[in-house]
Amino acid sequence: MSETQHKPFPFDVFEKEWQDKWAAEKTYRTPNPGDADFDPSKPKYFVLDMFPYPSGAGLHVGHPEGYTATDILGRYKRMNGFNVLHPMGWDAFGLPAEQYAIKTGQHPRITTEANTKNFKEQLQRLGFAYDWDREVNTTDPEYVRWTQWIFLQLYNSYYCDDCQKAKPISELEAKGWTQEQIDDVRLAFIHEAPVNWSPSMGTVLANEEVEEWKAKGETVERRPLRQWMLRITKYAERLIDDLEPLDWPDSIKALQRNWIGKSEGAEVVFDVEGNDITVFTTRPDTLFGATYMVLAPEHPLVSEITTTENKERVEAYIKTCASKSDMDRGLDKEKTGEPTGAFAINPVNGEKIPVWIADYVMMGYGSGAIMAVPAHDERDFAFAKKFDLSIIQVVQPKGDTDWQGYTDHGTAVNSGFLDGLSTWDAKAKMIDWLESENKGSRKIQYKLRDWLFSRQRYWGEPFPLLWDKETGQHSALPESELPLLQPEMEDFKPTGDPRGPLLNAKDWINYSETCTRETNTMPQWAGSCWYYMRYCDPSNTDRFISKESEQYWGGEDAFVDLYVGGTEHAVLHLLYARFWHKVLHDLGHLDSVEPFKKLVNQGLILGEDGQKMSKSLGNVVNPDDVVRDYGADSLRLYEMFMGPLEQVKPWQMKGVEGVSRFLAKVWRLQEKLSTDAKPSKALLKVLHETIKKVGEDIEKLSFNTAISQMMICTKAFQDNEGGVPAAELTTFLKVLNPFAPHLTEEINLQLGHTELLSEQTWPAYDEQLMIESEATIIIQVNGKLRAKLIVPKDISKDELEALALADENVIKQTEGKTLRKVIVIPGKLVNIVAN
RNA sequence: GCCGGUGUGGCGGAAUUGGUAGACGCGUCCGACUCAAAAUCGGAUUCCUAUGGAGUGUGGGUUCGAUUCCCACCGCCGGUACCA
Repeated sequence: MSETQHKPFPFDVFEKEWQDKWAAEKTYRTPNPGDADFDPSKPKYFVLDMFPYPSGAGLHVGHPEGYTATDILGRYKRMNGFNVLHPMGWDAFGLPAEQYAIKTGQHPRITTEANTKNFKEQLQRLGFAYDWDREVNTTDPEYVRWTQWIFLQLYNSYYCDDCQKAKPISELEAKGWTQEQIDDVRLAFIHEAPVNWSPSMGTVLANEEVEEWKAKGETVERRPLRQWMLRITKYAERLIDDLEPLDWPDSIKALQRNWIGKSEGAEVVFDVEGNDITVFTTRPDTLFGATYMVLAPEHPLVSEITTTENKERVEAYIKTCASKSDMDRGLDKEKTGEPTGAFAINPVNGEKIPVWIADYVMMGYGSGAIMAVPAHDERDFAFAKKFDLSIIQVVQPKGDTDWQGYTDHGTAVNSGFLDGLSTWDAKAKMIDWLESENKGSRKIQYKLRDWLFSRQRYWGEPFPLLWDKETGQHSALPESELPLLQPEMEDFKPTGDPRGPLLNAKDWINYSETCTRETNTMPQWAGSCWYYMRYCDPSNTDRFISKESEQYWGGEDAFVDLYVGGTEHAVLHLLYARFWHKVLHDLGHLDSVEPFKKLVNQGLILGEDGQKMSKSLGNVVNPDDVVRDYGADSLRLYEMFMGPLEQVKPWQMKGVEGVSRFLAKVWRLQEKLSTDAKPSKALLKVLHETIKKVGEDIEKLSFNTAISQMMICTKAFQDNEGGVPAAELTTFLKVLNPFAPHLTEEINLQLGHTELLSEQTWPAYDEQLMIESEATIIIQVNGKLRAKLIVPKDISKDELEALALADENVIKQTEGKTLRKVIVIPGKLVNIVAN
């Protein structure tokens, strides 16, 4: 549609007017506990969108999908007497702004501010009922202050294994622990480990970022570096357990469980040339079948146990492995490895078994060492075949399955005291034996690793930490010195030094005679880990959230009532936020144990060609264009009408025209307005059905069916004899208001009402008006539809059966057949079985 | 491989506890209005060898009756992958 063309209703005029009015009058301001206009008798409803990264590209059509859904729900809840918190903010730290700054010399703060301004204008053009007074930006110094404060909470606590919660470090100091001992248990700690270092970008990358940047031509290598880590692994069990009561999609729960990766088994200690090497196994019942042992190439004892004859080859092998990332290791399934020349003693039978190193064993999982049971493990089997190692059966499969490479449960054989036991019992018995002999113990192992929390970037929160030049000891910056902002710098290009670009800010680094500052910065996740809480009390200068606000908005078990966003955050963001929330809970800063009670993932919107929208495919739909041509209400309505919120669905511009046509019909209802128009019974019936269905559908987030019902209702208005009755139209406008706020307010105003629709109560429906005196009964013969009867609603079963059997079509169909059975469901159907 | 999701007209999608398959919208076709067109309004629209028959990915099962419940497959989408 071109701009010169006739617009079916003047959205281009009134949408802007209403947006300006809402902004000027702060229509959607949400009062906080303590405010003069706060009403504590109202229940709260906190509905949250995943806040966007304000990229230079601006809003895409995926953003308004979730935002419209939460907006409709929020508006609906408000009309139903809830105190609704529906805020918006900016996840504004991030690599793109920094990369752009490096290229153009423009400071990332400038770029970020411009992008944020643009995003906000775009969102405001869509008429969302956000309380903009609560806007939050992760790069604001006042926000950074509390992100850093939370980091210090982690830094200053440890995980108490006995009470299963985080506790302050001060308790350990009181007990006389040494600095070194304390540093070993902090929830934020220093760790030297091989990480993904990108020389071309000058930063460390998370595992999941590696492929993405490599594809863009950046180089990435493995390199051992000293990094800040967060001890999320201590929370593994709770992160799994507390998932259970949450109202989240099963798929997301499964994804998180999978990511945490809990396995139950045992640790077994092997004697290797006088050293104790511990392995983890989920199958202690197969210990008699362990014919060799494998260490990860990075295992610390490799050099010690390797014999002189094998040294050269082993070292060469370690070198090749070091150059491969975990990802590359996975790609090459062909088994490789080298014997160390050393032997281990199998504790259960005293057998001498060879010790190998191979890259199919990872240092990062378990103890970096395994006992190999080639008969009953796929990988060990392949390895043993390739290197001609012995294979001993210790499990007898069920049925006549071949035991070689059989990995399932069965019966223990060739296993001494386990013989004849089921795998289940054999596991238990072996663990008992190991524990009694002091050669191992029951063990639960997780895939989850500690969180690599430091980045070598400029545009992120600096760590509020100091290093003593003399002792090399780190310590926390006093809280009074927060926020610690990055210094103004002209040049923050990567230096090649893994300490990051802040190293060049010489004055800034030098904190005092004796101390220098930490130069690493936090990852983008930091700000998004707790933003939902800041919305509740965005300008508090004493605390990240006041106790009062937390208790009103935060709820008892979980903080946010509904969280809507994309699946891309299914694991990391949601897991990290849950972790921080639990730490803050443990330390007594929060009542609730979980951040998000209900989670909904909106489905991706594809291009018209059914493919993912991308610049290169030229199938990107710009929401600004849609708003210009059809109006914000049409965009909102279309995105909700496309299909179920959670589903992946393709864009269809014709579909936008369809909903736009619907809104135009609603607009034209006022032309048919008539003071003496009376609503027909049919109109009243549909109207009340609509009130009921739309309300229920909004609660279920089933917006497409709600809209379809409103289309039916509009038709009923058009068909009402004598014109459109004003009172009923006003009721309908209230129902449509959460979906199309501009259009409905405008018509409402034209009807002469001065009160905003959005500030009124959701209409009640009258069941009486929906009841019909007659029912349409389906008449089936052998399950096939043969007739329909319109009968009084309260007709008896016998009468109905008689009527059905008397129907001429039924008689025709049953002619010459014997009547076997007649099923009568009153008010619904009659099925005649005959053959 | 494993985990999760999903499969319904030409298209997006509806369908309560098992009870009219295809609501609503798009597209298409026909008609009204118009000199004409757009817009608007009304009607039709699952398929077929059509007074009937078939039909919700495929094949079975339970049932008077299955898109819905059970079993076994197949396709597509997402996640994950040598995790011991």
